Amino acid sequence: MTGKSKKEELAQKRSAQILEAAARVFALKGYHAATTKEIAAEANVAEGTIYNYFRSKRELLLSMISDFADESLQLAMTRPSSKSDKEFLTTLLKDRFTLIDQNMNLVRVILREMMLDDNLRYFFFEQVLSKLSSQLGDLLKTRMEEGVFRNLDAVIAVHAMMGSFLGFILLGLDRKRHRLPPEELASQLADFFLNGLRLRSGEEPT
Amino acid sequence: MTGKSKKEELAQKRSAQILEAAARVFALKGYHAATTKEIAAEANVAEGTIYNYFRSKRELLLSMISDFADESLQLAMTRPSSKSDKEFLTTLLKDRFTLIDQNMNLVRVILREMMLDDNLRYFFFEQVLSKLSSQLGDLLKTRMEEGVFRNLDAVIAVHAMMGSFLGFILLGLDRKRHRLPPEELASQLADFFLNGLRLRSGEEPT
Amino acid sequence: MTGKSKKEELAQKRSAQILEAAARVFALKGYHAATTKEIAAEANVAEGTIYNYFRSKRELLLSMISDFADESLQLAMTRPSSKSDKEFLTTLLKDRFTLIDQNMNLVRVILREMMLDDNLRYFFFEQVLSKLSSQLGDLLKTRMEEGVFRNLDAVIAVHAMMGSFLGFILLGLDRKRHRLPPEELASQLADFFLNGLRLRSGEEPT
Amino acid sequence: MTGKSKKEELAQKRSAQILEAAARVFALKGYHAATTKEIAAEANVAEGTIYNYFRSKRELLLSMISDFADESLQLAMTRPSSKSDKEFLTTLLKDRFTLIDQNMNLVRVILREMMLDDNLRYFFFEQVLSKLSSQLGDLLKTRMEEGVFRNLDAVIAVHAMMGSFLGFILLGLDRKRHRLPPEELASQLADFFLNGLRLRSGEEPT
DNA sequence: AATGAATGAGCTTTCATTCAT
DNA sequence: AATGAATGAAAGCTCATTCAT
Repeated sequence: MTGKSKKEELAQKRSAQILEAAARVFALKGYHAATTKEIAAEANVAEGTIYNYFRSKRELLLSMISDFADESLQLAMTRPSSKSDKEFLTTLLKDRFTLIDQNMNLVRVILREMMLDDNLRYFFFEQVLSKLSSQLGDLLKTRMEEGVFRNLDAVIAVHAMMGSFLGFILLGLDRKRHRLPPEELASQLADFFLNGLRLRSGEEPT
Repeated sequence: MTGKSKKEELAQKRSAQILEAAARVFALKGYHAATTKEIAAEANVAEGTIYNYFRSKRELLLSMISDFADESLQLAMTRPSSKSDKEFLTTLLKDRFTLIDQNMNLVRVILREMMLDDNLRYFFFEQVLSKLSSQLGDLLKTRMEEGVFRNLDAVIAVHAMMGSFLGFILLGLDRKRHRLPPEELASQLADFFLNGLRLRSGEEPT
Repeated sequence: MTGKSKKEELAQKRSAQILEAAARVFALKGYHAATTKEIAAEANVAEGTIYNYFRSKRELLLSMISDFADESLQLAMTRPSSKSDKEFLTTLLKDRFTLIDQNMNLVRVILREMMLDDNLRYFFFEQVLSKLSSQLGDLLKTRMEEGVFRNLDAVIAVHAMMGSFLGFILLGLDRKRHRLPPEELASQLADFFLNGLRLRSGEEPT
Repeated sequence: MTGKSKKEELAQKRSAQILEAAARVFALKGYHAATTKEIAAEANVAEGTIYNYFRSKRELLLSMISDFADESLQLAMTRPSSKSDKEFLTTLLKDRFTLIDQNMNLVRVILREMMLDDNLRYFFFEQVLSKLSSQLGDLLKTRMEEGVFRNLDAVIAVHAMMGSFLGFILLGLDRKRHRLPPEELASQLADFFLNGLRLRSGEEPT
């Protein structure tokens, strides 16, 4: 049923090997500055071999992004079972931050190219971020209807949260910059989004 | 008394003319893909003329960024007189969003190159964003001490707000994407940050 | 046993093919005025191919010179077995003139660039000419000690001979200019150096 | 009678000012690498001004060389009154070496360009060196006929002396390289040419 | 299937020369 | 007469891609 012939397996392996090498080089130098020569060397493969598996240098990038999108979507499927809002939000954010953390190099590249390529940006926003967006949106809608959340402009609220998320990724681009562990970050962010800055009446200042 | 000679004026004009053309081409294609030939054509100038005013293509970019940073810093000087927190935050954000809006092409370019160039990113974060960051931080610290704001992790809160800000810029990259007017956006964001998502006791749901 | 693979042989051949083409173009136009486009055309190769074998146009020149220096040094090893002074000197000069003659194009280029590039001139004087210089110096010293040669300023004498040698190369730069065969030239020069202009007492005027 | 108007004088002065600046820059960088911008700066003149006095950068060089040739020819007119051969030769060489010494920068440039430009080389050999050559040739011929000099191949002997002369110029190219004063050099060379290396019978070894 | 030598379009940059002021 | 801003041709070099082996 699976039916992967040995050849196909080998091809898969070779393809992954090249893709990983490309990711490393892209991350280090950026898409434009990376050369196929370097990628080939990093993959321990001849330059021509790349073109047996990918039509062009650009396809190398697109293939990487596509793979990442798939992984991201898979994550979206397993939406957290809604316990408390705090837990829900925390888990949602934590999972994303973890995914990002584990694919930081790739994310670097994607972010860079997203800025340039309209199609790529559209793809990323719609295919990857929209799932997060809609999950946040659903939460907001439900809770507003239940009278638990204030009646805010949902679009703005979602974008603020998404943006905050994106911003943290941007700020985390530097390897050196101190970054919090995903769980901690997610928890604090969830609290911030839910409760805002202002002290609530009847709440302890500290 | 300031004594700008005609020549100096002309040089200034030419320089600006080239810089603006470069910004347009960079915005459209990105720094790397933009060619000096295109920039020259866009500026209605010979290719060589560019090099009478800028040492290299790279300097063209750096000059653009430096100008923007100056403008941004000037903005930072005129910090809003603190009336209510809401007004303070709204004004702070509105001014930034307006500046960004008016320099969208440039911001596009800067964001792109920031991803690639460590120095550029450092420069942008430290020179441009850190002012916003410290102003937000000051507000938080003061209000927390006064017992008006909750005792949050200030770093996370500031980064969340900054990130949200950055995120909105990213989301606004597309010309087509519907974007709210800066004042509206700033006001709603300020409210969101201050009050969070949850309904406050004694508050009307709607 | 030496084990030159086919690939290595081919690379060697290509390298030589490009080098020879470059020598021809350099000789005709000079290093500066020669273009990589021309060299490529002369070598029946694409322009990019040059850069698969040499890092830069400059390296093309340096490689040529280095090869010539090697050949020249090999010649220096086989110093003539000292029979009579006349024979010694004649052979010494003849071998050099022959080497020069066979590499006239290259010598043209080297002489030209030597004038401009201090490093190159130093290299040529020290690596190539100093061997000739020291061999002449040794001869002088020995013979002066034996009382066969007059007690001249050895430095001046050597430089006069070396200079004369260089001068003949310069004078021979033109293809059209009538040039004597190396043996003849060497023999007459040796005689001139040994005996000077003046008739010796007891010598026949003719 | 001379009738130099003030304007002509000024033009002459300006022309010389540019020429001298050009000589300095050419000497330092070589003809090719020297830029008109540099020359203009060195002459305290605008770039365009150069072209009011010289048709092209090349003409700047040719004009310099022509001036030098004139000076050289003037020298040739005042041939030394023939006392002894030694004195004659010494004076001849000394005058040339002095001229060269005083125009070393220019000579550097001429030598460089001579290598590249056939016309220039022809011009230099025929117009400048041929006078020296013919004067040496005349001496040889006369003395051979008188039976004072050996019956050598005059062409070779002259070329050897000329070449030696050229060689000393080449060797003197480096500013750092130790160079003898012209009188000393001329005297020793004259002795070398006249008497050769070999001790003459009845001569003291020392 | 893997190779890597060969390709050549296209890049940034330089600089002698022109010409309106 | 003097200027120097503007020009644009042409240079060296890079690198994604092809294809014969």
